[in-house]
Amino acid sequence: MDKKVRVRFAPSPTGPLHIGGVRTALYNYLFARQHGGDLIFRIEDTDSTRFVPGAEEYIIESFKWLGIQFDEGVSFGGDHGPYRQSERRDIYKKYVQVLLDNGKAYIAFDTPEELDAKRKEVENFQYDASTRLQMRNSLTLAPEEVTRLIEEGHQYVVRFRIEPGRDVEVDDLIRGKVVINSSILDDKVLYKSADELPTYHLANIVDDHLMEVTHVIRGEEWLPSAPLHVLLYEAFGWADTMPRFAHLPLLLKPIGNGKLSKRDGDKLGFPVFPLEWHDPKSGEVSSGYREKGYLPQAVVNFLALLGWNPGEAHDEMMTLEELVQYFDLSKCSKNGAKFDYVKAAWFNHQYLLQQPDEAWAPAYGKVLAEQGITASVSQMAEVVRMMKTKVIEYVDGQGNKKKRNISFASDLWPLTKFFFVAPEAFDLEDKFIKKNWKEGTADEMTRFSQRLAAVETWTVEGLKAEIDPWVEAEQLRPWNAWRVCLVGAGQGPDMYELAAFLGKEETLQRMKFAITQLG
RNA sequence: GGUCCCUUCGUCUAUCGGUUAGGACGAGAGAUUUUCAUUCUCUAAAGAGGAGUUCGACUCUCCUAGGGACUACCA
Repeated sequence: MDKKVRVRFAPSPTGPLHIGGVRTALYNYLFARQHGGDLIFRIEDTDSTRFVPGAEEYIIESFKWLGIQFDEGVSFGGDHGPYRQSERRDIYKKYVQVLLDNGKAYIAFDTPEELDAKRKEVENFQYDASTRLQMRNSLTLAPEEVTRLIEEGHQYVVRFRIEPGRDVEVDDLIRGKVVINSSILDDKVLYKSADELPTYHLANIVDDHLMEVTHVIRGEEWLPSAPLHVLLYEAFGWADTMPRFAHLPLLLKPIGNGKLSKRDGDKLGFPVFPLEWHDPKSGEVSSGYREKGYLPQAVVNFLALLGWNPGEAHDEMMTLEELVQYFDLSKCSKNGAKFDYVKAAWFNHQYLLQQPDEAWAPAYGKVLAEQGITASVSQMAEVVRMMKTKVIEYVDGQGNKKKRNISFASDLWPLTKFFFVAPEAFDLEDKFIKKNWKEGTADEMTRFSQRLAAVETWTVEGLKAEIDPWVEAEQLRPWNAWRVCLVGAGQGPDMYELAAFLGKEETLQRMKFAITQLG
């Protein structure tokens, strides 16, 4: 019979959640949902020195925003707690003792300073079977001496006693069989007396076992220590219930070599964190996807496709539900994925277009407010309707001018300013103005404005019904010049729509102003 | 340095021994257009290199090269 699938996402609260961590969590979520299993949220805070206040709350809020729901864990409840490792001291102590008792681990008194000195002295020094008998530990010291040192309050660590010369197999769901010889592993520190806490490796294995985790889905950076974890399961006698492993490929820099870092985001102008983060120590602010104007569905969709894709089963636009349906761990790619932030923007564009126009109002309203403009929701929805398919210019990482679709509500401002603010001056060097404002244009516009003044129903339909025949009869092509008057540049929506939005009075006023300015 | 992982268009990827090597982002061209666009259509663009195995290799094996990760009393 199959055990219920249980997976976990276990970050350490040392800062904001990196976007790569978000993807790891997402894959865990998809896997859990797909198998009707549980997703556990565990906090791995065994390094008291690296604790950052607010990080845990940040992580929880991030997942809330993204729509990734946990079934149990810190802040979610559950009967396998506590889920914060710093609250599980007694549990770890007990299991460390088990290893000590069955000879799989030993106590070592070498201080960090002594080890540093040793590493300087001996090149490639490793604390393992070949060296441990030269060190100060319970293997070399008399039992009374060990007891005495502990009683005198000397700090010590517990090390895992690794037997050399054995090929350790890890059966990875993504990579297949990975074999590492135990001789290259060092006697890892499992527990430190200084803060009475275990290190990652011990806590991880004990918790995964006690929490009945069935699948460990994590980043590739853990692959080298996976054999160590296998050995630990064996040492505890838990080999038969050991979880299956799946090591995900890493997220790489968009340009150049190496893994994705915060600096890349700063340089190229995209966030590497889900939410904006204010560092409590340095006061530094790191941008977040949410604040940048990304929709959570877009972030999820984009991230899911970095390292996995549904093949021919489905196109790339997928809701969370569809992702759950099509996701397949065994179809994850093995190689690292460069972070394509341009495609991320494209996804956002797609999801933005899917939204009803009113849904843009909160974000767009904020943008307008920054410019000192207030508009009603219906006005904003109108503008969005007319302008959301436009394109905006931007500067890419290499400093090249490029164009891309409107991907964020904030993109709208430079393109929609004229809806709310009349042109104040006209650039005579502007190609569009030059081309469309010539001798006689002013007279033409004057005539046109007189006709417009007589329009009875100032709506798109009304304008069309009255002006179209008139333009036809007069043999005029007033559109571009009219655009110059109302917009001041060669952009904007259909002229009737613009005029209807501005209203008769504003329209005529702008025309009058343009005529006097341009002559 | 050592160990392990990886290698298909610029990017993300499909292919699970037999295909004109497919799609998406990006790029280019054309059509449409009341400006800029959108949209639509089309185009260019790839199996790192070398040995094998096989009737046949992008797919399996090995070597080389390149990339990545790990190598803490951090996770």
